[in-house]
Amino acid sequence: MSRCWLLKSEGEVYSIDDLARDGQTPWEGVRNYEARNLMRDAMRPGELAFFYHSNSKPSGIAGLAKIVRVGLTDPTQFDKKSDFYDPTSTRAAPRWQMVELAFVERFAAVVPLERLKAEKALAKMPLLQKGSRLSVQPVDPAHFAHILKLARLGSSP
DNA sequence: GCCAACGTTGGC
DNA sequence: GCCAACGTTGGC
Repeated sequence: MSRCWLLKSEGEVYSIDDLARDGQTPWEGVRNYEARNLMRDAMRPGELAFFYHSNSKPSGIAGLAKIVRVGLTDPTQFDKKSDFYDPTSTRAAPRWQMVELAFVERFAAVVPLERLKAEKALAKMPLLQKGSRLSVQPVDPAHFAHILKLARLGSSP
């Protein structure tokens, strides 16, 4: 089954513009088991993901990315100099995986979190639930289509 | 910068 | 297995 996703990144750390520049990027540094399990067990190459800027002005959905590879070992878990270093992980049984992302589209304007919250049709999105922090989330296809429409509206004069 | 909400750790 | 303490996330 093909699913849709939402991936969070702090806009000041790695933004959709960075992804546009790089073309592709390893999605390293995920250190949450639920997020890891979703990437490991449910993500497939070719699936699309919204690229969400957190801690930004405004926070919101900034564009689209595509999953191009899955099941990669995140090398930063073994790198003592990395913020993502995990001394409890071993090369024999690596704990953290990552996927490879490709740039697809930068929306003309970020679809702000506030705008998403104002849409009744999106009320059940995990992203919009109080206390939701998961950095890798599945997106319902109907929600996905609705948000794409918002992004296109925002781009018309 | 604040702080509420959450996940993880570790003592017991 | 419980739960308090701690660290992190992320909106505001």
